[in-house]
Formats: sequence, structure tokens, C-alpha cells
Amino acid sequence: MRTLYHPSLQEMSLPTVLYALSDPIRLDIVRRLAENGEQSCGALNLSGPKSTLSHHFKVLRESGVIQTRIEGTQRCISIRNKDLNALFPGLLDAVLHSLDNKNYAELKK
Amino acid sequence: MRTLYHPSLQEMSLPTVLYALSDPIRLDIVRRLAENGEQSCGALNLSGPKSTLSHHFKVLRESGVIQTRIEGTQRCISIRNKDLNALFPGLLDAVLHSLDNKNYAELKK
DNA sequence: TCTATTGTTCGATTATATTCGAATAATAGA
DNA sequence: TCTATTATTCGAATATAATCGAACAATAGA
Repeated sequence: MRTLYHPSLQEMSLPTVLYALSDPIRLDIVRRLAENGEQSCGALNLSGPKSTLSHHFKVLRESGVIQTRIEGTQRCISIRNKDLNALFPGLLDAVLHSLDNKNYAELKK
Repeated sequence: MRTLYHPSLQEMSLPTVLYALSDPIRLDIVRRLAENGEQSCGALNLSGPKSTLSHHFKVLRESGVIQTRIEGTQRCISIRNKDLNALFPGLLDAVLHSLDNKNYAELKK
């Protein structure tokens, strides 16, 4: 828990990023971060067991989609916009716009 | 084998499409289809066991990424461009451009 | 120092995916 | 009808991922 792994640009890959984004809960996290900017994990106000959410934060972080900044007892997470756009231009925007474009009832349960 | 399932627009979802695209082999298939248009499975000239490749074709098809047209003993597959762009505007282009943008050595083995 | 807060990590269970040989299906052509 | 071609499906083995309670870690504040 001391240090949290973040991949370098070289370590990031498209399949891994797409995989991280292929889960409704994780998409929901990314959408909230895109709307409201950096937030602590708790501030996202997600439902479900903490350990499950922590797992999803980890998948997103280790794929390079988000970064985690430690501040006291909190973990402030945000989207790695710059890095994502450098490697995969337009991808994140397309994903976020698609979320607006379509109904994802499974995200709202 | 008589009929091959294709999801309707309503049945397609972003997580499922992203998942289908999150595999190097499947990304390779999509890239080849984007470059050369509709082709029979065999014409793609992919390496590896047929049953494995057939599995990947199925994942792509059942997610809505590709469509399969039966012609004799062959299966002609192509990207569902129109449907993908209607539901997830810009997503496929971003994925394809990302493939050009970055090196994916793991695709070339 | 004690306690509350905020998350992570561990470990076990369950679920889902991947892989690929063998069998099968459908068709074309001789 | 027989055979080759093309690809899917089956089934079993292996691998990977999701879930979540319980234990743990780190810090803030009283």
C-alpha cells in the first residue's frame, strides 16, 4: 500500500486499456471522473463493497487509464488524459461520447 | 452452423464491444478488415489453429463488431462500420488510428 | 495514544474466457 | 457419389477475472 504502480507510456497497450474500459462499473468510474475531475475514491459515491471497487480502481490504474495521488488517508484519482491522448488520440473522447449517446441501464442499478 | 447470430443495434453495448476489441488477435483481425475490406476468414491468412480463430471471429461477431456473410463454404466477414459509427461515433476510427500510432509487437509474432 | 476514516490487500470462491484437437456441417467440383 | 475445401461446434483442460468478507495499513484528529 506504500506505493501504487502506474505504467509508463511504454508499458501501456491498447488491448489492456480497452479491457480496462470494457466493464460497466469501470466505465461508470471513468465517466464520473471525466465529468467532475479529480476526486477521492469515496467522493465518487459508488455503491458496492469497498474491496470490489478497489479492485476496479486497480485495473484502471494498472492499465494507465487513471492515476492515483495519495493525500492523507485518501486516494485522489483522475484520468490520465494527456497520456491517453498521446497514445490513443480520440479514444477516450469517443468512449465518453458513446456513453452519452446510448443508454446503459446496467450502469444505473 | 446453419445461422450465425448477429446482435441488433439494441443488443449491442459499449462494454461488450470494448471487450471484443481488447484482444491482440481480434484487433489484428479488425485492422486487416479495415485495410482490405470484406474477406473470407481464410483470406486473412492468420496463423494459429482454426478453432481458436473461429472463436475470435465469434466474439467479434456476437459483440457486433463484424458481420459474417455465408458464401458457399466460405464465411465473408467485414466490419459493421455503419452500425458501430451510429452507436459509438469515432470509436472504431480511434482504435484503428491508435494501432497505427503505436507499435504492437505482440501482434506480429 | 486511541479512535475514526479511507482504502488496500489477502484469500477463497465462483464465474468467465482462452485454447485447441477432434468431430461435424455445408458446399463445390470432379 | 466421393473428395477436397472451408469453417464451425464440441468438449475438456487451463488460465484469467470478478466478487467480497476479513484483516491490515496509513494518516488525521481528539
